[in-house]
Amino acid sequence: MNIYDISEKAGVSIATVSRVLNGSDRVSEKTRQKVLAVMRQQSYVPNAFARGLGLKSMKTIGLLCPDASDVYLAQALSYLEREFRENGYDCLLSCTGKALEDRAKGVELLLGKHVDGMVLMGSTFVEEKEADNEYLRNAAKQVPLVLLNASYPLDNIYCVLCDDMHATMDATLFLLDTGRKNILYLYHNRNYSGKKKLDGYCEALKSRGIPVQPELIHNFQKDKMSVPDVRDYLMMLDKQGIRFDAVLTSEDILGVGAAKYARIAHRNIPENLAIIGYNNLHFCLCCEPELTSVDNKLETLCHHCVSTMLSVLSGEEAPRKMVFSGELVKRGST
Amino acid sequence: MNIYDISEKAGVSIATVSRVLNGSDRVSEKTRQKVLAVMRQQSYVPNAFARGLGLKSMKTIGLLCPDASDVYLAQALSYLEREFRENGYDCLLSCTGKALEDRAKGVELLLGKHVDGMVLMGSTFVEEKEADNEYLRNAAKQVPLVLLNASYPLDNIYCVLCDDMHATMDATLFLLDTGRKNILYLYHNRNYSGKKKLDGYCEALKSRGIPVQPELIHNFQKDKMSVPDVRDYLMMLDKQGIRFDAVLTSEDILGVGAAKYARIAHRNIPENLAIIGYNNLHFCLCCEPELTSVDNKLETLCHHCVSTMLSVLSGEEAPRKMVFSGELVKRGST
DNA sequence: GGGAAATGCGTAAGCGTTTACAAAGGAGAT
DNA sequence: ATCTCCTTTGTAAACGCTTACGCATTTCCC
Repeated sequence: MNIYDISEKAGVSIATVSRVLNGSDRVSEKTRQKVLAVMRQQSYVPNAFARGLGLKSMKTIGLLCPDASDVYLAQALSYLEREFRENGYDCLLSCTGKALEDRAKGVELLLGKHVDGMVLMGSTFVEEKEADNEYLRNAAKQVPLVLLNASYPLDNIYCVLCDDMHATMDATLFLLDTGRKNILYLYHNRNYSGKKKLDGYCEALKSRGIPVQPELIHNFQKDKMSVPDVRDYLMMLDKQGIRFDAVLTSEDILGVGAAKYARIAHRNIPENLAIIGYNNLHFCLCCEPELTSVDNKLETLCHHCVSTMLSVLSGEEAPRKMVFSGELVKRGST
Repeated sequence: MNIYDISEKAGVSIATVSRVLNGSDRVSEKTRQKVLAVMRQQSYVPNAFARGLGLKSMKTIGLLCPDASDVYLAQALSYLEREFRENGYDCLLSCTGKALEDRAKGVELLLGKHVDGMVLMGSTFVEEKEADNEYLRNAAKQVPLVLLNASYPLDNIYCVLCDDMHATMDATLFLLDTGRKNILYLYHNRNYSGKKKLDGYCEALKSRGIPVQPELIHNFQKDKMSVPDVRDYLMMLDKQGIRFDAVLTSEDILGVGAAKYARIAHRNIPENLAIIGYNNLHFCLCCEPELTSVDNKLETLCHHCVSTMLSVLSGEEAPRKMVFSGELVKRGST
């Protein structure tokens, strides 16, 4: 069932059918209705490949997501998809996985599908070694790229991010101001924003003349973070004799794990142990007491990813980098 | 940068380039290397549309997801994507939204993109009114469909689901067996599995000769479930004088909301109020006490969605319907 | 060394659309 | 009736790839 079948049954040429398909106004109302009727009756679906070959734009945005089962990223994905759709763009998702080559492959795959632009979700996409970013530079040559939560200085790459460094700094200072002395910093990713957060923690300590103690900085290395694993990890640190009166984390779920640790270690929250999460997801409200967390304004960030992309695609000027402030949402855990 | 450019620079014909692209063995090793070198050097990406036109299969599966920000569905999405990718298939995601027409549009969109098959995630896809399922029947004519968590009897539609009815029945019976008299049933979706769960609740009561009390069955209607909203909803029921000593829910997050309600209503869990969630997500472990929940074996279900799809696509016979048992995971909330 | 089979490669015909260009038809002005 | 102009429609050439078919070259076996 292709355009020829329809044109034949409707008694017109394929050009006319195509025009109806694309909403051209160079078709008489009568013809349009006739063609539409045939299409409906035959439940005709135009072939997207053939269209893609002819059209310059397929009104499609590629979404790169290192891990859709990550609640934060899934949320972002949902925001982006919805807003792009509301603006007439379809989204192509590629859940690449985190390994460099997987991401590079994901980007290429989307390029081959002729997306009009791509949003790279999560700072995983910017590598430490400049040589490893070649895939980014390549992609940027072909379509505009928007980086969510990461920064990379290049034409045709637009960055929308939260100032994770200062947000983490504020959270650390808040803990210090409320009398905490030994703040354990527990983080997961070593990516762009992961580093910024760690910087914020260190800067805050330095600004108060407190030495950074390496034994208080821990990278939870497991690929999947589960509450019991995090709990056990902290229990282990405790048994090793590492002393801390606060836990600052780079992800809410790490904070939840810390709360669980507190319970089995018989430490009261917040009197005996303060906890701060990051991202301000549902998790925070599940805990008892509820978790203080840094809200990094995901919805705002996503909104500006979309609007930036739309601006660039319509030829307008757009800021190459937009930075928003995070906000410390104080709850019972501090 | 297309296949002609590459063929020219490599000094071969486009047919040879194409053969290299498709891994044909009718190319000498020397030529292959030369072509590959040029491709790499030019960072050539074949045009997927043109390929799609020529090829019969693009090795692509369409994933339909009513809402990617739903933790359960996002998890499913991630499982499916990973396993399809491991088997050489790309995934196209369409987050349709829940409205019938949006879903129908999503299905058509994917059909037009010539997916080899589609997985419809979440029982939202089967409508009550048979007439409204026409889009399903249409799609099934063109490609194999796999329904996750729903059942629809039709050739070329394969169903993989958990026996939510009996799982809910078991949960209800467990509550009754531990002495609960008035079990509030709180649910969210009125879709296929939503109904099955409700049936399970009612059946359990009937099997013990206990009358079903309509005032104990509540549909939390808000599109987005947030912990505070659920908490307030239960508080409202409480104020209306509705008495219950257990809350059985169709989603974990409803259970979390119930736990929050218990706290502000000064009801002890589980002595004064038992709570059971559904899906056994991370949330359950965040609560204090931890939430008893029905594990509906999502990973298993997803695995069989993929293997069913792969079987069908390779022409093998596959069961039209696979039903797995849920499992009640007992924790501190009961 | 001759013929058959295998190998390596090129030519050209699709695949189902879009769209520039041309043509046809009708309305209005003269 | 003729001419112009506008609207509506059709024709045919892309778009970038796959692949059947055919030709040339090499390999193999008696």
